Amino acid sequence: MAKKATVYDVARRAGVSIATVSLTYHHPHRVREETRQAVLAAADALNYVPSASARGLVHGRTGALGLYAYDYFRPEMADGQPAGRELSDSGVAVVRDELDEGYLRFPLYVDEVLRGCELECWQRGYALLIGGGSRAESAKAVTDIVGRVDGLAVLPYRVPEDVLQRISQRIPVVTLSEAPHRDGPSAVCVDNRGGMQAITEHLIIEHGLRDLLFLGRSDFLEAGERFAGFRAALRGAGLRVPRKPLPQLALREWEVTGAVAGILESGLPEAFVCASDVGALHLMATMAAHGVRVPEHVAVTGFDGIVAGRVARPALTTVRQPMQGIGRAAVDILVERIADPSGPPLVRRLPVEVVLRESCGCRRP
Amino acid sequence: MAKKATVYDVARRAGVSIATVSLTYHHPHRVREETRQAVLAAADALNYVPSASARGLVHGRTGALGLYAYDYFRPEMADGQPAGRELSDSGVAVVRDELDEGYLRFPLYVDEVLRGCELECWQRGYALLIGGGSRAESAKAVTDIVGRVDGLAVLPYRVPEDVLQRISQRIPVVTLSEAPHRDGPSAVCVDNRGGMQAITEHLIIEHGLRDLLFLGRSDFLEAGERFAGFRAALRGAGLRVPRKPLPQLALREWEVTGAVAGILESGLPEAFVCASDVGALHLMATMAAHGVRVPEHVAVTGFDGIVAGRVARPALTTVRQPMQGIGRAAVDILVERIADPSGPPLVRRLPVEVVLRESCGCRRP
DNA sequence: TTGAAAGCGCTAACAT
DNA sequence: ATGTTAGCGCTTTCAA
Repeated sequence: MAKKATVYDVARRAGVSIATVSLTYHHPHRVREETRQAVLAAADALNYVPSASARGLVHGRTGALGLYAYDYFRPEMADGQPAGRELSDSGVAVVRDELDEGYLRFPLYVDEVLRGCELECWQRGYALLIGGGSRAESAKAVTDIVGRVDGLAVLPYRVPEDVLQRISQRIPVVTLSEAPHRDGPSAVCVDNRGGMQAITEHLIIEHGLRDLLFLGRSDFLEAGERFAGFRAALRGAGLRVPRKPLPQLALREWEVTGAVAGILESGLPEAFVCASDVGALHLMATMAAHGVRVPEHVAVTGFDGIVAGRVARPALTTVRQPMQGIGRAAVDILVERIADPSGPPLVRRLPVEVVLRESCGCRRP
Repeated sequence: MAKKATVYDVARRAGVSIATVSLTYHHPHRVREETRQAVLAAADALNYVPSASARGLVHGRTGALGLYAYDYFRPEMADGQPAGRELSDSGVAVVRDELDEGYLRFPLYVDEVLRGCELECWQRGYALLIGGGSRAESAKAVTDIVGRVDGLAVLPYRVPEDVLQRISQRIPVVTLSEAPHRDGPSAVCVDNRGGMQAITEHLIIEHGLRDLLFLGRSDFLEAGERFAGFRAALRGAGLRVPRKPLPQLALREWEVTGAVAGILESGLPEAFVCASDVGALHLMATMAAHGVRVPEHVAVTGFDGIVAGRVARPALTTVRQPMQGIGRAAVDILVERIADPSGPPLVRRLPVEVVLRESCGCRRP
């Protein structure tokens, strides 16, 4: 690895001053064609790449945006191939794949949000820095990132309120899919309530169902909005409106098994309206194992629009969040606030879409 | 947005010199407890976050690693929610979801490789910079990144040879899932040949199949290795060994429809051995539309181990690449080469695993 | 234990 | 059209 060439090296080789080198890149027209060629040639020969650190120092901006993620997937989900393990010549292992819950979580919506951030960043000429760490050490990890970027997008509930508050004093911050806080930073969120209401109404009106059960949490903001949408739909149809989601089911999404078993015995509703796709998919898997068929015996709907729901059989009817759009909007907001740091927090609520597939009874496989 | 506090601000407020501020963070023990507290308090009050640019400039290292990706998913795949579009009060759209090929591509393996890079980076104390752009403008985009990172991982075929060559002169570079080049940079790849041979042998030996068709490309390195594995298995079983994959099928993976239709008429083989999961899933979808059942009428296998294959019905028997492991290994190599930049290129070939699911006939849904 | 000062690589204002 | 020079914020000798 040759020592990194700097402007000084390029200048010397081209027989000019460092200012001319800089000009050559940033104001080509202000430099004589001949000189320009010489500089470019020298740079090329030396493999010159300008240092982003130096540039950033001068401009007071790094040219990068940050996304704070991680911890969404537990470390145990690592696929068991530690970095160093090499191929043993002995051959190829053959394993029988038991379907665990992992597949429900992996290609989760973060990936698509991330993609949206990437695309928008690159389009805007920013680099994207992904940072993370456990929630516990997030203060430290987040600080590290903050020093490297001009703006930061934060996935839901990754960073404690107070830390968020602090950093948003220093650089623009936008929270994703998290209900906006009064006096909080900018935010991108979606129409949770409207989406849930619409999908519930679909079940009631199009499928004529009346005995609906809401499955999932309602104890944090997004989930609360969704449950509110469910209730609004029931109310609108003159049905009995529950105050809470089925209590036994208000567990962590992937732990509903036992509760569902109970329901299977005590009698099914006409439909399970789930607060998330992950929950819905898990529910369907559990019911399939008990011989309950969807949508023949009971309808099921989800919320989010993750890919797994689309590939599942029956394909999951759900409310799709514009995940890439969320990512793009976040970057959009950051760029705007970077341009005008003194402006007010920006809140963007994006529309959702009811996606009709098989699990509600709309089509058969 | 308050102006960003610097060491100078902190020093002034704490009544010490900037050197002491720096010491406080990097060599706490060399500073009197009392002074330390004062500095920390000042920093806290001022919301001080050290500038990574300045630090990077001093150390000649940025503390970030880069991953050059993008363009894997065509821009058209954006979900149609441009950044700016806000919620119209009119309500929630309801759409019927037609199964297109998009779902096959999205949560592709890049995401999991990316996750591997993330985890390993964070564990090693590096930030991860994701950069990208179309292959056409990759020289420019890649240069931008190179100036920002201490090492760069490059996804297959994203960057032209010569550009790769140039940047690897400046910082450590590792290519992913790309067959290592003589004199090329470091590389992480997998046992394509062995994996394909093993899965083919499974079909031959366990399921007693003899009429196998290889479906997919063989015209770039990875694909060539896979096809070689297929041939080796046939040869080992004393079966007729084709010189090429079925020619009509050697198209871009998601364009096999027409060719398959032809096969459906002219008679099915006992098994389709596909060069990729995406190809296999598309094949299965196409056949399902024609009433051909898997694995009853014909067995199908894939290669890669993407999540969609696991959720699909029938679940896809495949060769799983250790995708997270690939990402981790890449970072591992970079870190090693950063520590010793003059060392030789490192090549790591990771093992794969045959994953038995339903599409080969091993289990019934 | 603390401070003064040099310098990392670059940009941009100012001089020539 | 090109060169000189002063920082950008930080780390790190070297002195005190």
